Amino acid sequence: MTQDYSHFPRHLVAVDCIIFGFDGENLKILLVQRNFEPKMGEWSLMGGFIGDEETSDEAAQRVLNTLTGLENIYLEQLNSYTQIDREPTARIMSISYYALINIEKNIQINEKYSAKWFDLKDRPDLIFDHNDMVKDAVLRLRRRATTRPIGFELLPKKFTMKDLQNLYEAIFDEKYDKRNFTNKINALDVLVKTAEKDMSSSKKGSFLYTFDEEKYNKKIAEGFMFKI
Amino acid sequence: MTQDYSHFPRHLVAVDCIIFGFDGENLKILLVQRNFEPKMGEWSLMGGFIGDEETSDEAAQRVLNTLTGLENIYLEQLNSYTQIDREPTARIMSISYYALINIEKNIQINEKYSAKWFDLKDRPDLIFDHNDMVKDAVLRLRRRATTRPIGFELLPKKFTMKDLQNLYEAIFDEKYDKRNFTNKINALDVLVKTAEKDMSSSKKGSFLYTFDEEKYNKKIAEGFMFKI
DNA sequence: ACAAAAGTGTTCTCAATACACCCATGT
DNA sequence: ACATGGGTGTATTGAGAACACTTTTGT
Repeated sequence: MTQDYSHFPRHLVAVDCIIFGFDGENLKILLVQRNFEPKMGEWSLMGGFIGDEETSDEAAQRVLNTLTGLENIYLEQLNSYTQIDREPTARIMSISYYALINIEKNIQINEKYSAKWFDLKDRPDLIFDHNDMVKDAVLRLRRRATTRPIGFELLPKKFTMKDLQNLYEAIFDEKYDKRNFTNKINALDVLVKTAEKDMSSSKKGSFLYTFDEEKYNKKIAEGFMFKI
Repeated sequence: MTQDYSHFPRHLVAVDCIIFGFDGENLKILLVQRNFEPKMGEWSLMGGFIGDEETSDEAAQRVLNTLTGLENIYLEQLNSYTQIDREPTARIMSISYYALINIEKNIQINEKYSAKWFDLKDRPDLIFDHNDMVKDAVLRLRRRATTRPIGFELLPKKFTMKDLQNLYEAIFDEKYDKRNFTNKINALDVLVKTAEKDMSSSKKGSFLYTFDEEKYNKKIAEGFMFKI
């Protein structure tokens, strides 16, 4: 006897994306303004329903691509949210994803969605359980940032040590000692110091670094811990 | 205008439970033998579909209760698995949960499901993507075990220091030094040494401990890290 | 000359590790 | 008396944290 699925309940399942960016100073989040009821005009995460022919990962990539035009975004699945009344109009489950994108890439944000970057610490109240999703995503981001130098995805190709420190300070909402930070990063041995300097921030100028992708991937494969 | 959901696809969504136990020596997993096609007779995780009137958490509790008769089991949501062909007969999404249960509680395992405890390290091959689910669950269990003394759920009320060490060795698949382990556990200050001894393992007998639930909860609230 | 940010090393402290002997008891 | 597992403390090492002055250069 083979299972007959016809009378099992079926559900609407969406994905919602927590999109993080970094502007060199603060951690940012990309939010969209609802243009339909309910809660029209309020801010929310970008989301969409999972189709019959796509996985949740694919749906999240599609949703992000629709909004930003970017392909192959760094995405990680977070949690499922299945409260029955989490949306007022229908029972909709949602799988959340967090995305890391480099703000400097010239993103063509689709104007249809009235999207806007907010400082993570100064974001508006969101609809439904999206505030919870963001909180969970920040926790995951912090955890992830101790396992691998997340900066790869959030920083431009070339960046200063200060940028990197600012990023970690923004992620963990803490201040670090400049010397200890530099020492620890250098001990990791995944950065390459270029000959170039960024002259915009000071008279002296500060050296630009890039990630050594090969060393970086090797470290990850070996499983390293990156505690600041 | 309000959203009309009628032509969005709807999906079958299941929960699958990775049920861990501990017998004092080895980490165990409770598996069920399929009694329907496809893959009848093979071993799998216990699972079930999410109904219209329940959250995924509730569905997981229900599934576990059906199998073991236990209520209020320690459960934690893990991941969603949404590969389109993860089951051959229909597109079924699954949200995995891991459960920790104390094997000593006299569990009435529902015979309908031909369930059996296996050594985690010596378990049979599972159907579909259930092997992946178990692997992911073990990783999460390890992570969780560094955040809180998981033993609470997996050990009987009273246990010896050796039991606790065996548990951690089973979870991390490593051996620890007896003195260092004891020192570290005592430093945590969450155990109470009782006057009783377990005489079954040696002539001398070994003291039994219990968790100090109050101190334990206080520590968790303060957010402690428990690295062995 | 001075202001403003960049760059750089050492000391101290504490936690993690390694390690070996005596104890209590049933046989 | 001896065999078996239980129980205990110390010394060493290494990593993380605290900490301040010099350098460069545009104005």
